[in-house]
This record gives sequence, structure tokens and C-alpha cells, in this order.
Amino acid sequence: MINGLRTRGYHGVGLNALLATAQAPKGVLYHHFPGGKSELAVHAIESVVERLGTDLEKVIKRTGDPVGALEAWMSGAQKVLEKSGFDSGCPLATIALESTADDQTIRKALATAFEQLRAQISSSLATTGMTHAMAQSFAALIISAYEGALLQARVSGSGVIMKETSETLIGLIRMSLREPKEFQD
Amino acid sequence: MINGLRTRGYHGVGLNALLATAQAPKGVLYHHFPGGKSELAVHAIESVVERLGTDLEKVIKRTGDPVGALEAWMSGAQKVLEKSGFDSGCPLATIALESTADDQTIRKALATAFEQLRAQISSSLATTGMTHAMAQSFAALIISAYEGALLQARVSGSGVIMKETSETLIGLIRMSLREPKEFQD
DNA sequence: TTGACGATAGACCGACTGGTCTATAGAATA
DNA sequence: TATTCTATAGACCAGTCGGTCTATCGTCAA
Repeated sequence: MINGLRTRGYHGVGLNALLATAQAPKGVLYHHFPGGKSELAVHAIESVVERLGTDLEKVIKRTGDPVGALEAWMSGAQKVLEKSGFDSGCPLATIALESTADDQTIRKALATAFEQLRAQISSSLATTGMTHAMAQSFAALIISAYEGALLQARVSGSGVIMKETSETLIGLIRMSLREPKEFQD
Repeated sequence: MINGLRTRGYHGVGLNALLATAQAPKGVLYHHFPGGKSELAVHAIESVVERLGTDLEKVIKRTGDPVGALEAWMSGAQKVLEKSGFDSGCPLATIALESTADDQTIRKALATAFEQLRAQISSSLATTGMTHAMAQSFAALIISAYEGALLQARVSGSGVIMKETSETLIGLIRMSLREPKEFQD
């Protein structure tokens, strides 16, 4: 499911095709996920955010520097995208843009997913000594830039724009850490 | 088409439904767009980027300050999203995430669309006296943040994250303009 | 008035969609 | 062994998808 979502989107993945590749009959799916496709998607979202969270955690632990960790995280995502032939972006983003306000359960799942990611980044940034408010703001900006950069990289068929985005963002954040008083007013 | 794309995505808009709301028969569509749905989408993309370009131009002209113009531009997009009940985001982004590497014509159209937007922002920023390279980098980051922020706003059903993203980004850019030597090393 | 032609109109098509339903296999309880 | 219940299996369904096709309409040129 996840792979289908991140390449073709929610409406793009066919349930039949999905089951065919998984070599599973339909009965099994509707036995475990009575809610059908949308419930399956919610499950996929949750598993994605969990994996994304632990991945990010690992990178943060490995590199001591929170900002450096984010840099590594973004460049990792870029590499995955490149290796897939620019098809494998962020599954959350794809569903997010296809969902309408009617798809309450899916939106709710996505909202908490992004919230969780922001919280994680924010608390990591807070260890640098910046204020909580500032860490939260940076987290929002970082996720935004991350998703937008993946998006542009995808259609451009090149990692250049994403690298540019990442480097510029990290540069700005590092700069603001050096000049906190100027920025916080 | 554009409205369908920005709310439901490429695979989400039904050609039949589209024609029904437009009160147009199928023959007309395939007479003017022999390429069918994908050609129609390319046309829609081109018209979107044209309108987006002129809108941005207007905002830049109105506000003298290029950075302030970007701020206004983002807040404008946020208002549109909010008014639509968080369904009407950026059409380009939606198609971008659904497209696979196979959809060559669509990707090409999207790639040039984003390129055009970046170029416009970049040349506007260049008037502040920053280097071309710097202006380009900022443009990439701004578009990334813009798309990512719209995405998060959409699922969260609130403009808060987008506002946070925008304010933080603009703040950082303004700061770097004050301290160019520090940032450019 | 006739003929030609591009535009309009919509019936129709096979392929595929998500979802339901019945039949059975397999394990656990009695 | 008999019974019960969950999990598996896939045939089947109505509805919709994007796309094709033929018929007609409207407007010019001759």
C-alpha cells in the first residue's frame, strides 16, 4: 500500500492491483480492514509516521547536532527519491493533497502524523537552547520545506532543487543560532 | 478542470463528472484536446502557472519590497485555502505528487511551471542586491516552503502552521539580508 | 441551393473500480 | 469426533473510468 500511495497516490492505487502483487485475496483485506480502502490508508499512514519517526530519531542520535541531523535526514530522503527514478516521494504528502474535507478519518490521521513529526523536530531543536516557540516555528518551516522540496525534485527529475532548498534552509537556521537576539525580536 | 485538480487530484477528477458540471458533451473535449485527459491537464497546468505568475507580478509591483511581496503572496494563498474549507490548495502540487516518471508530458509541464515561478521570484529578489546564486537558492526554498505549508494547512484544517512557516521563513530571509557576509561564506 | 467541413452532441465500449457474498479451510473447544 | 468460529479464498456485482464512434448541426464557399 505504502509504495502505491507514494508513487501513484490514493486514487491512483488500485485495490485489485494491490492485492494481486501481494498475492492476497480480497476476503482477507475486508476481514482485517472492514473499512476498506480508506481504513487501509489510515493504517498505512500510521505505519509510515512511525517509521519516519524512528528513522529521524536514529539520525538525531547518530549525529550529535540536531541541525546536522535534519540536513542528513533530508539528504537521505533525496537519495531514496533519486534511486526510485523520482517516483518515491513522501506518502503522507500525496494523500494529503488528494484528500478532501470529507475524508475526515484520513485527514485526522495525516494531521496527527505531521503534528508528531513537528513535535519531534521541535523537541530536538530545543536542545540547542532556543526557545520552545522558536523551535516550533522552525519545525513547521522544516517540514514545509522538506515536503515542498521533495515535490519539486520529483517533477524536475533532479535532486538539485532539493539540495539547494536544504542547504539554504540549514544555512539560515545555523545563522539564526549564531544571532539569536537579532532574530527573536 | 483546475478546480477538480486542486481539490481531488488528477486521478480524483472524473472526466464524466467534469463534463457534466461544464454541461459539455464528450465530443467537444476530444475535438479540442485529442490527447484526452492528460493533454487537458497539461493545458490546465499552463494556465495555472500563467495566472500564478501574473498574480505574483501584481503583488510584487504593489508592494515595493520583494520580500514583503512574498509574504503577502503566501498569506493570499492561505486565505484562498481557508475560504474553500481547506480543499483548494495548489493544483500544481497535487498533480506533481500523483505523476509517475512515465507521465512525461505532464512532468515536463510541471517542471517548467516550477522553474518559471522560481525564476520570477529569483529575479525579484535579485533587486535587493543579493547575488544571483543567493536569489536562486532563496527562490527554491520559498517555493518549497510555500507548497509544504499549503499541504500541512490543508490536513490540519487550520492556517496556523502555514502562517508560522511563512513568518519564520520571511524572518530568516530578512535577517540574512541584514547580515549578508555571515551567510554567504 | 448544394456541398464540404469543422464543431457539437451523446450513445456506447471494454476495462477496471471498490465492495459484497458465499464457500471452505483450519484451528480450537467440547 | 463433532461443533463452532475465525481466516482464507475468489467469484461476482453495480458503478465508473477514459476513450471511441457515428450522427447531426451550423456555417461558410461555390
